[in-house]
Amino acid sequence: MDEMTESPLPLVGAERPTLKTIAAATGLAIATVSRALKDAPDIGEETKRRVRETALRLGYRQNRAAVRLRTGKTNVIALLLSTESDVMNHTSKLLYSIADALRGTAYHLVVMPFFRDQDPMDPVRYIVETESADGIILNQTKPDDPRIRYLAEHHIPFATHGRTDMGFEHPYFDYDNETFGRLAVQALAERQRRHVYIIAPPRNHMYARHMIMGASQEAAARGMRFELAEGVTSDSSADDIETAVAQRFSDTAPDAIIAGSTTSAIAAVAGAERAGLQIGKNLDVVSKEAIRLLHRFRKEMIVVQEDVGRAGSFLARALIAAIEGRAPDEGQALEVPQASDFRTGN
Amino acid sequence: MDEMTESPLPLVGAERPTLKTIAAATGLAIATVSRALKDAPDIGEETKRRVRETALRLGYRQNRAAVRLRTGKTNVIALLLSTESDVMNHTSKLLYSIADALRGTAYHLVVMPFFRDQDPMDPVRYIVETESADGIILNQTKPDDPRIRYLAEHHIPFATHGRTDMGFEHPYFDYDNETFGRLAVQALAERQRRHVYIIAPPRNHMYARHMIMGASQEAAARGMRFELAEGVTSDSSADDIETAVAQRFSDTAPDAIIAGSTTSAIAAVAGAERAGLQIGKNLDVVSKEAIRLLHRFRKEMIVVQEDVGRAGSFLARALIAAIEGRAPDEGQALEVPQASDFRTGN
DNA sequence: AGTCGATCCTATAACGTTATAGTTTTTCCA
DNA sequence: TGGAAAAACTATAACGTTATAGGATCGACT
Repeated sequence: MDEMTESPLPLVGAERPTLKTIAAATGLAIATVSRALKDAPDIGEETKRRVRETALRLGYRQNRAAVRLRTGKTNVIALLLSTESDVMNHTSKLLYSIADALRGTAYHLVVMPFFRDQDPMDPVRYIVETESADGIILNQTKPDDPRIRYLAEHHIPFATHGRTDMGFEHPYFDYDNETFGRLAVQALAERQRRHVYIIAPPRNHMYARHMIMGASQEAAARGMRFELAEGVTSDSSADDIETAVAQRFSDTAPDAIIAGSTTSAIAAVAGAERAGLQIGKNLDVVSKEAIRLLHRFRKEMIVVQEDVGRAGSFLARALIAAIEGRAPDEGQALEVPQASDFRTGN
Repeated sequence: MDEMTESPLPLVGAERPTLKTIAAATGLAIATVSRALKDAPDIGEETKRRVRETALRLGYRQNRAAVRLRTGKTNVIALLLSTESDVMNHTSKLLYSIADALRGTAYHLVVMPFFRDQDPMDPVRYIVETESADGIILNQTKPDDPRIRYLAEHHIPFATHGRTDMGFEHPYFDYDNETFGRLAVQALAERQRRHVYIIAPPRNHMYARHMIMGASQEAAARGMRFELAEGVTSDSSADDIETAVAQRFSDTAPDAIIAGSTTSAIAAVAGAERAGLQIGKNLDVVSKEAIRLLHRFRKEMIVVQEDVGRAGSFLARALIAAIEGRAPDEGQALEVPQASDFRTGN
């Protein structure tokens, strides 16, 4: 353990070149070098060429701290991740797609999860107060989301995964959970199911409202029974969901389940099977998922894919456009599922 | 879409206070305020109190860019994430646990995934050349890992998820895959299985070697057949794994499978079942997983849990200790599975 | 009384960059 | 040929912090 503190190999070091180094090497002023590197119009072509060549040769890299101090620009995108959300690769997919979209740009990705015991406002306030990011991506939006109000008030560019309902526009990417709910009920109706049991996300989330609204309206229109799971949401632990479903389904059971995520779907199926039901026989189950998995679990399940990767890269692009004051190609997008996307594994 | 660019709500703004502001408010010199806030021994107690009180009242927050420029300290921990690794919450668990361990410290978490088309050295070189992090956590170590050699040469503190084999010590956290392999074979032997088929990680990874070594030695000691999956690894796509297993098992099939991860296990089981095998009857399957899921998939599976959360917080603590020149409580740790951890869902 | 040593505080420079105003050189035209 | 304008470059200050060397004040010891 001792070798760990001292270094195992010799230092190769050499000082990191700065604008000063290049200025000395080319005989130009520091300011000229700076302007040449950013292709300012009042620098001669030949000079620019020489500066660029020298910079490359010396391995010059901008000192981000100095730029940040001088300009106030951080080149940081903060991703606020809710750790409460039901993940199953949702999180890593989102992360990877944002990081991928950031490749080749000047932006770095700082991840700030917030935890159960934390006020969701904490990371937001921190970023605003310390000016530690140029823009923020946040997920798990609520209809009236104090984080978003705060960001808007402080003119911090942001983009959300999920819509809000607060009377002003902002960049977002959302999955159309209302349509998901409608089409899920429709798929179940086509299989002659009459009583839908839905495990929705926590009610104070925007996407829960959409999903419940879509499903309940469609069920009503078709004269089907609609029942919201009691005591559990799609964010509950798998054990809790399994237990709740097992109990509820040992009674006069519903004949259909809608789940909003991979883990809740698996737990619900386990619960229903424990109560003696069988998918495809006296039960059908609809879920969406971020990775293809559920059909290997039970091929009779009706599953639709949610393209989280598209969400991530869209949000990254929209946010950078907002930061740089450019008009985004599109600032808002909705991923709308089609009836034909709801498939079994057969 | 137009409202999006201009701001929906009025700016509240007020300038951010600096040391200068506090100096003016207290009548002290900027340097004194700076030293008072860091509790330097040559500042009077009463003065310190006054400065702290004023700082709090004005809502002072250090400007990180200035500190970074002046001291060279970034307060950034970079997490290099391999996107090739089989995830299933492995990634998000690791991420969350690191972020959680960083709470209350001065460190931020910058995530840099690297992608298939990228040289794994790229992010490492970038960080070293731009001095953009105080320390680095990396996963997916190789026996002789050029990233680690480079970091050691440049004296950048780092900690790895997984061991290496390069002749010098460094902080790491590793899961003992050799013991996993041994115990997996043992569990299969107890169920009278005689022919083990193993879907290992890509061979150039450290943990693949360990797993294969442990399993093959134990199999040899017990006179069991040992067969390495051909053409697929645990990082292959689920479809590829399922197909490969289905083909191999339609022949004179092995009677046991060892998989290193949730997704590969699910795909392998799907393939074996397609070939007509049945878990618990003429087949047993061992896997490990980062979240409890596989027993809901097939309760007959033999599963052991890998505590990725412990890995993350250990790595964060060890790395910060290294950065700050402190001796870590422990700098290296191995999570060793026990025979009793291998359980079915019954 | 003089000096020494604490104790507490301050002035200054520097980190690397960029914005601004200004200076020199060249070009062009009447 | 004189002068103005355009082109190309430079000097300087500033962003907010910290390290360093140094200054003032006071009590204590000889």
